[in-house]
Formats: sequence, structure tokens, C-alpha cells
Amino acid sequence: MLSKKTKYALHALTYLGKHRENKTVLIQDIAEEHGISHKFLENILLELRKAGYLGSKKGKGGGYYLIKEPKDIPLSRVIRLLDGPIALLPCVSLNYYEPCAECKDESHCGINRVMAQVRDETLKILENKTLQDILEGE
Amino acid sequence: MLSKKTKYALHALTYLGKHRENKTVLIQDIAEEHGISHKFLENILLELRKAGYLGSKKGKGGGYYLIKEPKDIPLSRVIRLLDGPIALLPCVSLNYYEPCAECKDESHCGINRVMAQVRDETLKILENKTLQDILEGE
DNA sequence: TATAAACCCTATAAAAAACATAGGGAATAT
DNA sequence: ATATTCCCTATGTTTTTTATAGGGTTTATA
Repeated sequence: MLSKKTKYALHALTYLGKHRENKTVLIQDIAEEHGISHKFLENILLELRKAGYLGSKKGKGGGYYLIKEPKDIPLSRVIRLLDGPIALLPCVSLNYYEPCAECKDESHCGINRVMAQVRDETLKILENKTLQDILEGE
Repeated sequence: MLSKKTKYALHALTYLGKHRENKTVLIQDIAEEHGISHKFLENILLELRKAGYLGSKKGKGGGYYLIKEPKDIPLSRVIRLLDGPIALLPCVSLNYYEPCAECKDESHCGINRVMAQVRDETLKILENKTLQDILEGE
């Protein structure tokens, strides 16, 4: 399951995607719309900005706005950013690799092999679904 | 990512699958082979037995054994049993459904729709990979 | 230039989940 | 009888997730 962080991030991105005509959107507006804690959401938007998905403007009249095309924001990226690995085991993670302590020889581990396949196939799914797909389903 | 519980369960199933000629296998043997805590593994094997994957025999000479064909043990089942939902959000879980607090109208939620598609496609993967695939990769 | 609005950033606390251990009970081979 | 092995429930520990706190910086506007 996704963490609330990632789930909230998706809601925020969706909200921003639906309000692209506005110059900026307030954290508070998103938080209220979905009943999310303002401060918790603030941290999430900060991460999304640092990762290059959002722009922001400080001061009165400021706020956040989307700086990428919705079609260029795949689920895989958002999940990796906020939740970490997409792979089911650390030993097959492309971005967060760690060996598994209980596995003596990774190259002869059937679990490792199968999970690498699962990872590849899962990745195909999550790279192909983007914010655009979400917006089209609203 | 899978919990250690599920990962250990897969190791145990694999071990049992590789030793089907033996009548029974000791918890201790599996635990030692993979450096897993005996007691922790015991709880896991108990769950697998209750779920109908393993049989057991008490007393001297006892132990666990596989009672299903490896091809009839898909990853999806093992993951659901020990980790819970395969869906990425509670609002699209088939077996562990719960509404999402921040979503007012599920039927018009783009996130919900996309995640339901992701669930279906992910399920296809995890239902098609079985213990047999793991054993063949060893 | 004073003020209020709004994001920026780091630290810490609270809650929940995951991980692990403990210890006695019940069955069985020898 | 006894040693072995799984059975079952409870409890403790650690880690992660979730949330909050509080002051800092920037900016529009009067």
C-alpha cells in the first residue's frame, strides 16, 4: 500500500492539475479540499517542488503551481520520490538496492529472479500511468 | 516492499519445495539455513499451515511439509496472507477495502480509477508467478 | 516602509506497524 | 517415561509513519 504521504501527493498534484489556469494555488486550499493537515501537506509539496514537479512563489499572492505536463508525471516517479522502492525486495531494487541478509547467493536465488521479473512488469505499469490519466478520470 | 514476514515465508516455502522428498522439515533447519529467528519463523509457518499451504506433524520426527503443488501457490496468495492488500490504496482493495477519508466521491475520483487499473494489472502478474517459478530459478 | 500573507526549513513528538522474543501446552516416536 | 517438535498467546522492542511546532524568508500592497 502507498503511504499517506504519496496518496496526499497524488491528491495535491491532481488538484494542481485541475487548476492550471490559476497562477498559484494555496497549500491551505488543497488541504481543506481533502481534509489533510496543512503542515503535513506543506512538507509533501516541498518535496515535490525540490524534485522539479512544482514551482512556487513566496509572499502575498504566492502559492504552488505545476511546472510539468501531467503526461510527464508518471506514477512511478511520484511513488519512488515519496515512498521509495517499487521493487518488492531490496535485492531487486534499481534505485534503492540492498542485499538481503538471508540470501547467501543472489545469483542463484529463485526469489530474486522472480522478483526482478515482477519489478520489471510492475514498472511498465507505473511508468505508463501518469497524472494525465488521473485527470482524465476525474 | 514486502515485509520480512512475507520474505521469510517465501524462503520457507522455497526450502520446503526443494525438500519434498523428505517427509518433514524442521523449523530449525529453515531458520538456520537463512539466519532467521526460529520463533519468528515459527509464527509464519503456523500461518501458512492454517491457510492450507503446509501440513505439520508434531513430536519427534515431526516437522512441516508442503501440501500444495508449487504451481498452485501464486505470489498473490502469499502476499495477501502475510502482508495484506495488493492494491496500492485501500479504496481499490478487493480483499481489504476501506474508503479513503480524503476522497469525497469515489466514483468520480481519478486516482481511484487509475489505481483500480493498476491493481488489476498488478494482480495479473502476481497471480501468474508461483512457487514453481521460484523453484525453477534456483 | 510597515504589514500581512505565504512559502521555507529543521527538529521533535506521537502513533502505528513491524519485528522479535518468551514460555508453557499438546502430541508423538522411541 | 522422556525427549522432541509443533501449537498458541502474550508481550516487549524497534522502526517507520504520521503529524505538529515554531521560527525564517520573501513579496504584494497600502
